Amino acid sequence: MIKIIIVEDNKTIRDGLTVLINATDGLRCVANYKDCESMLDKLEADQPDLILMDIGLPGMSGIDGIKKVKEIFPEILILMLSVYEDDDNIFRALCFGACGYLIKKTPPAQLIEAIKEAYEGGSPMSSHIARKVVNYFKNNVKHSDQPESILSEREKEILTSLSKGNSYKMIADSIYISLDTVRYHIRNIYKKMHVHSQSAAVAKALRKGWI
Amino acid sequence: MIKIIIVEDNKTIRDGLTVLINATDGLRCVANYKDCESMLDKLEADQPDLILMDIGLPGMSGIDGIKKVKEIFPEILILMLSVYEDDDNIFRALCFGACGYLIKKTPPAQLIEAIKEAYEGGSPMSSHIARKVVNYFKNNVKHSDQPESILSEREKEILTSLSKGNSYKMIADSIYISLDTVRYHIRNIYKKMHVHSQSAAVAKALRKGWI
DNA sequence: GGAAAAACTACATGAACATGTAATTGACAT
DNA sequence: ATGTCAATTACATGTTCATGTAGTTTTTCC
Repeated sequence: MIKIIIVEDNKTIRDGLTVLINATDGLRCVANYKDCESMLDKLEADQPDLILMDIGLPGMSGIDGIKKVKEIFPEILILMLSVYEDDDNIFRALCFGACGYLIKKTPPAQLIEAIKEAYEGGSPMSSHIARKVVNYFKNNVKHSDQPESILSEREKEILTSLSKGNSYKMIADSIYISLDTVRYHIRNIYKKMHVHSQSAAVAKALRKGWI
Repeated sequence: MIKIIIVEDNKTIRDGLTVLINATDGLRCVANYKDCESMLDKLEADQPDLILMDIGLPGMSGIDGIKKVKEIFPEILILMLSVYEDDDNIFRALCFGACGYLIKKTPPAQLIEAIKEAYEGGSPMSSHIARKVVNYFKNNVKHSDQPESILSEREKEILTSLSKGNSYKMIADSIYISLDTVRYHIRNIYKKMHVHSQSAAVAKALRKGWI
């Protein structure tokens, strides 16, 4: 039995969802709330497995609600239910721990299916939302492929140490080489990366995911 | 009419997919290949809208196939079809431009549905795969929320400039302040960030997404 | 309108850095 | 075996940095 609570300000939708869930074998709506604050008050008593949460709520937003819930009970699954399909809400919800994102016009059968999928370790979302996530993903995740690091292990080691604020002398001592050898490596790093300062080298390497 | 080509080394699966697709209104399999190389040879002639591509292929892998196709015709949609559900293949495929990722046991009806969704701008994938993407996403995308930058605009400006390799003097000249003012700001940056070198400041700020 | 905060300027100094030149060593490949 | 290459060390020099101290000006907010 999957124990579910609903947070949704619209009474009609809230009641509809409650009925839908309770009409389904294996699902049970143990409570529903019209805002995050009252949901949080009762969270410990309710002990839900999953929360169906609206984003646009009076008072605390659904996004902030996710954060609060996850702080207290990180294992509770949260499925967002929203009329919005904008990138910002989707990414924020997922980043803060929502396990799926459904739009409100999702048909009842699919909604039930989504709840079950979430409970079994999936992240239900429409393929349009998935596309947004994938696009964001493509732009923001380091490729770690094509732009293979052109730096040697030694060079990466030294550059990493620099990025932690160590001086040449400290680096030399820490890896048992001379100060001049550190200088030698840094020269080569600069040459390879076409920079002339620590900061530029560290910044470039970090942005490319080399260190 | 969605024009589709199939790249799959197993003849049985290949033929099965071809029949399935051609039996569906609105879809048309214009060609099928048992490896990427022959597919690429004919790609220009075939002019497909979408490619159904296996990952484990003899010769060039499906992942490398995506790269090649996207280099030549970035607008062609690519749906990966794989027995594997490992993170690496999924992420690489999506990063290189696949628009969706299906596992081979996907039932025919859903596969057809997925093709249509992809064509309409979605990214079809199972909710389990979506979960993997979301998890990766959570770990790799900068939150840009809680750890609000403690640096002022001026300080961020200067730190950004430093990360590009500019010296104090160059920064001073570029934003029309004196060298000593640049020093003043950098002092404050160090104090706020608890560091004592440019590199450490740049590295920390980059990692926190402040610059 | 006056206090507080942020931004700016200045001078000083020891430490750290960027870069040129040059020689040695060990590993690996032809 | 011999040459290429990465890693190492060394010395030198002018530049830049990190930080202390100490003022002034501008912005902002009650």
